[in-house]
Amino acid sequence: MTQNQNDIDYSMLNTLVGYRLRRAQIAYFENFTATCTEQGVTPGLFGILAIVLNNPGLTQTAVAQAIHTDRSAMVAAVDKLEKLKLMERRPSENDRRSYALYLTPEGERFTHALHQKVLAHESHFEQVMKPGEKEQMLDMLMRIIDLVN
Amino acid sequence: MTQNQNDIDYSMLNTLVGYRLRRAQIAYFENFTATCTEQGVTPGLFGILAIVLNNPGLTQTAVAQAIHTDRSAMVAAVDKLEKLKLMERRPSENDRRSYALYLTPEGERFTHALHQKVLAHESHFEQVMKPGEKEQMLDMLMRIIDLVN
DNA sequence: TATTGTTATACTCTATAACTATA
DNA sequence: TATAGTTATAGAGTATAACAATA
Repeated sequence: MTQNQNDIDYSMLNTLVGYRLRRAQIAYFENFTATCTEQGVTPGLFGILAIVLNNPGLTQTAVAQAIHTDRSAMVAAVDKLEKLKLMERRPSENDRRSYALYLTPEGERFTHALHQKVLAHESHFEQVMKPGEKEQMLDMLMRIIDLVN
Repeated sequence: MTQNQNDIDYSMLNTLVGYRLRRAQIAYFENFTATCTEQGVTPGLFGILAIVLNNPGLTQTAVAQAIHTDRSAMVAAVDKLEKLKLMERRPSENDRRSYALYLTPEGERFTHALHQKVLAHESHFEQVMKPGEKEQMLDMLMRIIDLVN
């Protein structure tokens, strides 16, 4: 009988908040990816939909900044969302270089529905949280994020 | 004046624990990566060092499982660590197919020192935590991780 | 000059398949 | 037959550089 995974000593990695954040994020992300895939999009595409839903008319570059990615990556992403008839590029009114992004009515329904599905899948993790812990975690994570942004 | 990042409505993404975990993990990871880079290794190589330090004699496949990656990725990683004279492959005593991994004395010193540097950098984030919150966060994250493993 | 969208490109990380030598 | 290490390869995600159109 060789040493199996349960016997591994993680004492060094276990002292690091960053390592546990990473492992927990991967756990959530697997769930999230599966939910998105069922609906025919990727996590990245959902992020774009979620931003444009509540911020209609943003340019591609503005959305790229909002989700912390490069504007060059937006081109193929918006192409896909247009092909899915969830989003559309409209000519910007005052700047002929840029597009204003809007969800189609179907895109709005799709995004709301997917959001609810993701929330439902996330609730799976709440069985290991005590009352109030989810809110406290959200609050603590936001303070960490705000520290570097 | 166009809409800047501070004006973006993140209300949908902000309801998702997974999204905040991801953003917070990225914040920690940038710090972690910089600390590793200063010492000439990558975050992935540090993970391997940290496991082998406390679990000397593991095979490559066992280490791969411990850090949740594929054994094929271990080959180049261990090659690099051997070239840095931090780790060595020794023939396994009872199985000529496999190697037993050990840190060199220099590898042990290096790993302890890097661990301390990472911890020191992580303390930067503790300025936004209240007393006891770090421990509570570590505990909560572990419960989430254990749920899926 | 600077910025937007675009294209081409590269780099990292990760995963898969197939091979060999051993078990 | 199954497993350990290895190699080649492919995919996703992300970043950089350069270009045309426009500001």
